[in-house]
Amino acid sequence: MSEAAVVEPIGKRERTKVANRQAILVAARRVFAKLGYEAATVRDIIRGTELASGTFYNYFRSKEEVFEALADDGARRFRPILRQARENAKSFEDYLHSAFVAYFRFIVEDNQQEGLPIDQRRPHVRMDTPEMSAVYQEVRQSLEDAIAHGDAPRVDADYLACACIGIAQEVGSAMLRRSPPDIAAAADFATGLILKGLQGAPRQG
Amino acid sequence: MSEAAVVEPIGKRERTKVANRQAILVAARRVFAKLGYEAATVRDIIRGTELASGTFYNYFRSKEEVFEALADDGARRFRPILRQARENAKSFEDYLHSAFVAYFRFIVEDNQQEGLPIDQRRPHVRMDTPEMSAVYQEVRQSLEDAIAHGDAPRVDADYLACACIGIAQEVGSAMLRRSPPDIAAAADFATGLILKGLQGAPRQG
Amino acid sequence: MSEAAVVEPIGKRERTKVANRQAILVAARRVFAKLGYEAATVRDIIRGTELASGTFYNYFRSKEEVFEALADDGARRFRPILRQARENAKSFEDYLHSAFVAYFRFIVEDNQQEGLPIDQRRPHVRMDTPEMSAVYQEVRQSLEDAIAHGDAPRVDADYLACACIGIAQEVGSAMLRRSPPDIAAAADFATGLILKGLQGAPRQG
Amino acid sequence: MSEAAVVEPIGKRERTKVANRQAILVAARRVFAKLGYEAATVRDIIRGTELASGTFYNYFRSKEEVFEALADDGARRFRPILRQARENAKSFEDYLHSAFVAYFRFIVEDNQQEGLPIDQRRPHVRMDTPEMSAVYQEVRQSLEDAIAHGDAPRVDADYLACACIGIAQEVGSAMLRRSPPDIAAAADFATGLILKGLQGAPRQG
DNA sequence: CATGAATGAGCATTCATTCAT
DNA sequence: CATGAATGAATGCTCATTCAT
Repeated sequence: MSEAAVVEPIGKRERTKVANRQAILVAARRVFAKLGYEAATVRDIIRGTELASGTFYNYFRSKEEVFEALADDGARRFRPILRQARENAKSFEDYLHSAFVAYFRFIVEDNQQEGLPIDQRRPHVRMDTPEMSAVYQEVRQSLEDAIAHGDAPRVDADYLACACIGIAQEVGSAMLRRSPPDIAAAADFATGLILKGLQGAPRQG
Repeated sequence: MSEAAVVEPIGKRERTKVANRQAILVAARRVFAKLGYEAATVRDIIRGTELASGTFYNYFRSKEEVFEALADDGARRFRPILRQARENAKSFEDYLHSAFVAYFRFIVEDNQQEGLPIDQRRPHVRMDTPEMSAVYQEVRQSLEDAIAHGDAPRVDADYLACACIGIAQEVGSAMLRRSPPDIAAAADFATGLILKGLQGAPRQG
Repeated sequence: MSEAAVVEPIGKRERTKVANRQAILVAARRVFAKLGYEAATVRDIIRGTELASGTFYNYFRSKEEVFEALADDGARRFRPILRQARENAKSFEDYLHSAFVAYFRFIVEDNQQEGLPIDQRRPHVRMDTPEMSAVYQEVRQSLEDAIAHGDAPRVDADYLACACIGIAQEVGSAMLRRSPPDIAAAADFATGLILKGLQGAPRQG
Repeated sequence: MSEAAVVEPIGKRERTKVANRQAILVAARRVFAKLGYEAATVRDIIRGTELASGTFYNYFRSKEEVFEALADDGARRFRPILRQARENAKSFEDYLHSAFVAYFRFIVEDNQQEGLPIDQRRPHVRMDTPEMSAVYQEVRQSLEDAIAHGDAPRVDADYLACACIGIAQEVGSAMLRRSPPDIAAAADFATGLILKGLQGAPRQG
């Protein structure tokens, strides 16, 4: 057994359970990004791996389940970033800005990875990514803290968190359409808008 | 017989043609709302009517085409409302508020129509509805006018219009989740946020 | 009524029964030639006329029935030619030659009419045209006459008639592939082959 | 268990794969013969097997592809026979006769296999079978050789090969209509006709 | 008779999922 | 556990045919 391991250590691309699961997740992320969640099929995902079709079902029961795993993964990667931003932030403004920068950076990176052919003809669809949920949770939490500390007015925290998500998504999309995408400018805009409204949004120049 | 003619002036052919087309559109609207655009199938739509499968293709060539018809329809109903709001508005604030009210009223009505079971298991997807595009166009136009007239600061009109859409969508969704949905409150929140930011958002009470 | 006739004599393209039937037949001939019998649909045929779909069924019960009508028509046009050739012929050779010339002329004309795009990728299919059946009947009759009069050896008339058809079809097809198609040469070849075999086939050169 | 391995040396997977492919081919041959290539549907073919509809697509991508496989198969079986006939032939006449015998034997066998109900209502269609193409190629080659060696007059080789095909098909069909089919007689007729024309065709008796 | 919309059977094809190996 | 062939439900779409007008 140990000899076999020596003879064939990397021969089969590490068909360990962990590796297989990871391979599926990686392929799924790419496929979802390219085709969209609905259009993507389990077959598309396994075609993106070197595994056999049946193997998929040893790890996930359905496309939904991979998506959830992916979402957990995304949130797991994104939430710490957000939380750290909150901890390091000197002010609520500072925090908001950091959060937007983090999110915009995130989608820019995701976009660069994918080939991103994306069918332009079909109606534009947006999906609740796990990152978004993370933003929602974090922003809401921070806001409630800020309100409790008297650092922010007592607004409707749910509505505000939702508004942040909406702004992040739409302004983020618009940013991606420009080249090059200017993360800082977009984050400045979003932060300014939320904090001071139109008056606070940076002048265009 | 002549009375019958008065009661039913439209030839039966014509009548059913219009009615069928309408039935398809209604079913399609419901199906798209329930399953999302991608997941919806032509067969889902016709199942939502009493028509035979082939009949669908006497009216539309594909799912895309129904969607476009729906979009045209939605925009046709919504834009005039928005435009009138702009014309009647005494100020930019007034206009914005009217627009949000109009949109929120719109989605509340749409939501009451549908059975709205909405498949909760699948990831939540949002779609660029035609109403949204209308909002975008109108808001952007109004904003550019306001900037030109010196009534608004010279912000990035594209970003701002996008932000309005994002806010409308997300705050709208959140509002629908509450019962009863309070259109005025949501519109107040959105308008206040955009005009004065957090400071302008109405205090919660 | 007579006045109406004066007012609108050709207004509606002579929607007489005869004209409709003829329109269908004409369209069918074209469609069969372009798409082949199997690939052709009733809808293709009616699309080739100005009639409504239902009208087709006032004249024919199915695609098969149009084809038969077409066949009868073809035979009706072709048989007299053949028969006259037989009556005018000074010898059996003369007759055979005339018959081949008539058939080859026929298919050349038919081919010039059609746009003849004809899908080359799919397996080549030949169909028993009514002309072919006519040839068969006529040739067989003539041959039996010739045998009875002692002008031809007592061969198997069925086989010989079949052979004539086979030769006519295949040499005819080959002739059409050349440009320009040389009817006389093809007829010389076919006649010579049948009468004297290889020795009788015209030398090339 | 070890004995079973001897009895069934092929893994069951492999065995059923080959068997399924074969089953599809067999069914396809029958279906094409019964309905004609165009009229035949993929579903007709799978209905002729015990397989599920989807299984077809594990083996062939389309009806065309089965047909090609069938054609390759037919040609692969038939060409060697023809070639051997050519090599063994003492004369051109001898060769021709052998070729006809081979072809007629072929179609007799094929016909015995099929249930051969053949839908009589639809117009009779003939298809360029792969065997026919093989005949064409072989006959043409042989003829050109014979001409080159001075064993045959310098006729139009293309036309002659076509004529042979036509004769083989039509006389072959006629032969099948008789019972019992007399291969030798049909081959005699065809050979005689081609070599010496009417004079050379065997007298009927 | 002409019309053309409605009908539903039928077709090619894809897909998620199972299961024998 | 991995494999990948088999399965049959489901989908988009076309078509022959009917029938109310």
